[in-house]
Amino acid sequence: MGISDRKERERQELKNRILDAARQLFLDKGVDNTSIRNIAEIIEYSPGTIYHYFKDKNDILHNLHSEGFRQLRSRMTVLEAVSDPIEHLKALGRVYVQFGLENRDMYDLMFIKDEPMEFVENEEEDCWVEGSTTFDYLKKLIQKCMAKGFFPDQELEPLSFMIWSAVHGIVSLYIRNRTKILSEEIQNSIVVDALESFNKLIDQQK
Amino acid sequence: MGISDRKERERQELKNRILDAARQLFLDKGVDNTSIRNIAEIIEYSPGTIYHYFKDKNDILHNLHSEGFRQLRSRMTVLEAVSDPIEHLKALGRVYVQFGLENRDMYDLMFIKDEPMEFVENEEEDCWVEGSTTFDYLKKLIQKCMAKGFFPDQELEPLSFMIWSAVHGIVSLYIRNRTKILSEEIQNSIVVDALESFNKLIDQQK
DNA sequence: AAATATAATTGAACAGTGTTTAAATATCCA
DNA sequence: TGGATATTTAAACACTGTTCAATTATATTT
Repeated sequence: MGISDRKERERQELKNRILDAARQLFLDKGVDNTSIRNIAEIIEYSPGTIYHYFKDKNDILHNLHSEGFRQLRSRMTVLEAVSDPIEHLKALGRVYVQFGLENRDMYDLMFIKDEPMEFVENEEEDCWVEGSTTFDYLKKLIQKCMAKGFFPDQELEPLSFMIWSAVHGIVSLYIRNRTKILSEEIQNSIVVDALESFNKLIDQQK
Repeated sequence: MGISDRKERERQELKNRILDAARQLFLDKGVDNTSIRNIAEIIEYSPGTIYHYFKDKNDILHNLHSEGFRQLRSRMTVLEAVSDPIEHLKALGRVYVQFGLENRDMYDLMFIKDEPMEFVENEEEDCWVEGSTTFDYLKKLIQKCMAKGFFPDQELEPLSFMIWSAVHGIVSLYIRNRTKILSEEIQNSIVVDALESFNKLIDQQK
């Protein structure tokens, strides 16, 4: 059936146009200032049409959030050349932080905003694949570090979550404007400096 | 002038009633589901009245956020009995995490939500007093730890921000539902376990 | 006590939000 | 060409934060 093939293709095309419009809008106005009507205007369809391609707004935001994870993961895989696991781990933190600094809104959507998680919750499976995959990657790396004698007397799962938390904490306090406690000069470099401070902690863990 | 005294008192009273209503509403429906009209209904005034007592909604949320800081600080000061600075620091983390677990919405308002910071930004001074005071407290404590030989080769400011970040990261990933990556059994204890994992890191820093 | 000035309160309006749905239009197949 | 199917739309619903002219209440002065 060539016709239904084409129809499916056209469907996917419009779906992508909606996502493109959404991405474009929320990159230059922010997620909170992007409405369904705004998106509809760009793709030159009525607002109602969007609901035939996405369940709701959270569905759209969840799609963009997944896109962010693909971007992040492609940055992460570059580091696979680093053979020493502990150097790998420290570099991973730098890549993660860099991603957050360069893509504030995307990071916000991926790790802070409620909407994508609300969408996940309403799915039948109710599991956060993007997060799980990325976290598993981190866990395996930390396991390698432990195998080399790092992090004695630690349990893999809490340790991994803690390391993720530490780096996320730095980025999220920055993104959500809690670095106002610092003088302006320091504010600009605090994210990177705090990460290096954490990396120093790690160096002492053998 | 007794009359203007009484008027000022009445003004303050209504201001408090507005805050009480707001607190009540957002504690059992969440901040995002609390509208000015909801608050107005509880205090039995029209929505417009609220704007004669608060600049805008952010003003109200900022007031509640300050209240949260008073609560947190009163929990923190209890620990002043702990004489060993490193034990003090570890206990402070526990108190902080406990506060977050027991007051999710309040923590969210204090350290994650944009609104209170947006209010601070529009103030003439543009400084986050609540955050600064609390951070200074942490910094002084960490300075004592350093004086005892802990955290060698670290700089006070980035180190302090990093330690705050680590603990905040744990709580905020939990509050914003990013612990879905873990099995349900682990989810319940991960926050406390991750904190203890971080405390183990600290123990190695001498 | 009456008139005026000040303060407090209101209701309606504005411009937006996400979402649903009945009706209209377009496309496809027999 | 007629009927089934899919797509698109406009309008409506029930909200949101905020502003503002008009009203009501209180206080001060004549």
